[in-house]
Amino acid sequence: MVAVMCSRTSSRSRTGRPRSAEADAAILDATRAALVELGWSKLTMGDVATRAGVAKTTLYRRWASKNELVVDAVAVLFDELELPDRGSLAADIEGVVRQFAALLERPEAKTALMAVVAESTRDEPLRQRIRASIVERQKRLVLQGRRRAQERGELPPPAPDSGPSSGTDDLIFDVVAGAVVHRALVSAEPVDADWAQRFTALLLGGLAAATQG
Amino acid sequence: MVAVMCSRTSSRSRTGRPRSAEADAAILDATRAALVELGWSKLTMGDVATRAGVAKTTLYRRWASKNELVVDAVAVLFDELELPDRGSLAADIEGVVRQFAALLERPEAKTALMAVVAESTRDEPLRQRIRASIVERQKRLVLQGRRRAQERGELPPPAPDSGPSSGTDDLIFDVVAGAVVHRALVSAEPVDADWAQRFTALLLGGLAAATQG
DNA sequence: GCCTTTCGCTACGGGTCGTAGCGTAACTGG
DNA sequence: CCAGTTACGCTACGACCCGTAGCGAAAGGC
Repeated sequence: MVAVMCSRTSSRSRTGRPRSAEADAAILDATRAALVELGWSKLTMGDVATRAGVAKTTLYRRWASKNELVVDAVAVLFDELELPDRGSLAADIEGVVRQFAALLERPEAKTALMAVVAESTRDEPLRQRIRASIVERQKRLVLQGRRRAQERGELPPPAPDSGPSSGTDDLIFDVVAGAVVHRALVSAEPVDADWAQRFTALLLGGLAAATQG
Repeated sequence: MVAVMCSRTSSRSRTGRPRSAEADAAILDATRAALVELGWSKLTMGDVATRAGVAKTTLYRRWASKNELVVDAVAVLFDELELPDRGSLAADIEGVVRQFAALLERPEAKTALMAVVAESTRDEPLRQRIRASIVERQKRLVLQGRRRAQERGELPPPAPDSGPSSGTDDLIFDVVAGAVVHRALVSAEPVDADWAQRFTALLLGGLAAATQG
């Protein structure tokens, strides 16, 4: 899922020496370790190769640039994100906020996420890669939470002609993810229980007003 | 205000050749131009110096790193941000959202903002510089809008023992700025009139619920 | 065993970094 | 007007990283 290598499944060669899966894992681990120690700007391809115990050329055979490598290395962190049923929409929102905040406290995620997004403003393929590997993974939580709230009756049922996603889902996603990221990285203040509660109250109030009005 | 050089006003030397103010302006202009053409990652100090018509050493005499230079170059863009009285809290919010979005459409702001924030996660002095030059400038709009809404009676008056800023102001700020940035840079979809209206409705609903509940 | 592909390794030209050193220009105080 | 001080443009430099090429060896499929 994470590695976007199409070697095995697609029409790639079935003969010759196969690529080492251990090398992949070692490289991604080394990338995260280097991000923790050095941060984005001082991370070099040669250093990652040395840490992973592979040759620099091996690295370039799989990832064309530092950007793509770091996206793949950080994407696995987002696999941890889940949305256990906490019984109410409020609890679900608060849970996902705190979970996302905990992820952003990890130095490798902190330094890498903003950097690759910055790069993606001038690199459309990279933006697609980020969207597929990271953003869509988060967005699913919003859809899941909304569906669950509708089953509970906390939100009105979906319009019959609406697809699986809607503009409102996009709005909620940008508000939740954006607010948490901004709080954690720009304001650089903790996303603690108090903040999560107040944010959830604000968002729930907005949702209630929207469904009633 | 933008340039944080303490040469003139403070206890800096009053003798010797003064620093060229024209050079400052030329360097910051060249930095923005280079950001537009090259983006953050391909911007080099030598290139900026050549564009500005100054020596590279002159650049290093004033800014220790690319990070600080870019922060100062981009900070002036935020001087444009204003909050004209549009008659209602809803219109004020919608206005500031669209104004901030217009700023983020400029390629030099787009590529630079996320990059310096990413760097600031491992560089506390840089974070302070960003806060002073950029973040505080935005936050003032929130305080001003809140005060104006209270004068209109759209929001309850401030508690007598509260200072000029509160935790709620911080929350609103993170929600507004975070949502707009996330929409524009991560989701990479336009912050058009429709989105601004829907976002404003959501936020206003949350505020109303908070003041009533 | 033969073919294909990956691997580790070395080496390379090209580019950027940040600094040092020099002579010159600009401004100040005596 | 002149000495002192600081900024400036210019050149040169070692250090580092980039991304690639070329090699022989290793690891699989047929």
